[in-house]
Parts: sequence; structure tokens; C-alpha cells
Amino acid sequence: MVKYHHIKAALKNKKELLECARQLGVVGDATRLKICYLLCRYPELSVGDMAEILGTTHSVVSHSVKKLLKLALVKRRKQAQTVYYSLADNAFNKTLKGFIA
Amino acid sequence: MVKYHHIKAALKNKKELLECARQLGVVGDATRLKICYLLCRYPELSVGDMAEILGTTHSVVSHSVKKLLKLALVKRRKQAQTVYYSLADNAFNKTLKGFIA
DNA sequence: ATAGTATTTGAACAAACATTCAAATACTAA
DNA sequence: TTAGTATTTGAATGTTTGTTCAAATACTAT
Repeated sequence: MVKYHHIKAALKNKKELLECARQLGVVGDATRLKICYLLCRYPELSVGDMAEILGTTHSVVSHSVKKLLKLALVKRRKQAQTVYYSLADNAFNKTLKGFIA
Repeated sequence: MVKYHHIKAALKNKKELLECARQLGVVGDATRLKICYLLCRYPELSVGDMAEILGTTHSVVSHSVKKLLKLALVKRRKQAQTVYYSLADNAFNKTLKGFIA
């Protein structure tokens, strides 16, 4: 059957789909989506502030932002002891804002 | 500290965020995102066709669309032995198309 | 140096997950 | 009825995942 030959080829070259799935998966978690939600409203927030707002520990926030950072969905800025995170400026986040506006 | 009193209250009432995280999580999987990608391009596809295109089994497609169906991201139409799935017409899918365009 | 604050790390645990397989269901056609 | 096709189901598998905890790191101020 060659009926779907074209779309099969198109799919093979769609490596971005896998990356997109990974990004969506990372954002598809309550804690991490809340963090993104916060960062849509504040230009930047420290780990401690996010933990305070979310009512959780520094550890879960740190683990969470690390995953977001690994996929370049957030940026990191360190000032003295404090680490501030902000939403990265990319296409994914622009679309994401449409979801959680 | 009452610095974040307002955003904490806003977050509490944001029940949609959890639902959104669930939807993003379901779509944040390679197999299921590929299915959505296919359904963006074809008005509807049968389980067998999707399995053929994706190079996988009927079983994984069936399991996958079931999850999408449970969150109302796809619709189901049965004709004779064949079951056709199509993308549901909702806000989530409209934005999703922005991701996988 | 020490004490204090902020964040990160890594191991451990249980819970959730994707995929496989075989069996079951649903429907058509003869 | 039977045989054939399409899909679904459920159990089992190993893998990944989120959270917890305690310890470690990084920096500031004294």
C-alpha cells in the first residue's frame, strides 16, 4: 500500500515534532505549568518566591525549573545568593501564553 | 509575608490550569502528538491507517487515541467495522495547531 | 574565619506511564 | 452459521517520572 507514502516521508523529516512533544511534556505537569503561569505575570521570580507562591519547597521548584531550563523554556539570572528565573523569549512560549492566558 | 497574596489567590481559582496541564501532558508524547499531527492534515483517519502511517500497531494507536478521546481532543466515528478519528473542534486544538504547524 | 540565607544536588521511593502481547469484541460478507 | 477484517481490551513488562529528604554548594555579611 503506497496510499500514505507522502505523509510517511513528511513525518520522517519532522524531527521538530519530537522536540515539540518533549517541550509539551515538560509543560504538561501541574507544578511546571504553574511556574510558567507565574512567569507570564512576573518578569522574573526567585526560586524562593515561587516556592512561597506555590506553597511548596525550594527543592521541587529547583527541580522543576531545571527541567524547564534544559529545554530552554526559561532563563536564569543569578544575583548574589538569589537566582531569578524568567520566561525565555521563543516561539514555544509565545504559543504557550495562548493556552494559559 | 503578604507580598504575593494576590497571585496566590488567583492561582487557587485557576482550576483550568490543572486541566490544561493534563491536556498538555497527553499531547506531550511522541506517538500521540504524531497522531494529532496527522489529524491536522487529514479530516479523519482510521486506526489502521494511522498505524500504517506511523509504522506501529493497531494496539498502540487504539490506546493512544483513547487517551486523546478521554480529554475530548479527538472525535470518534464508526462506520461498519472501521472507526475514524478526527480532531475535535475546541480551543485547545486551535492553539495546538500553532505548535505543530 | 563563622553564621546565615538561597539554591542545588542526588539517592530513594512509589506512582504513573508506554508498549507489548494475546484474547476478546464488533461488524461484514458469504 | 462461518470466516475474515477492524478495533479494543486488559494484564504484564520495564521505564520514566514527581516528590521527599538530607546533604552539599554558593554567596553575603559580620
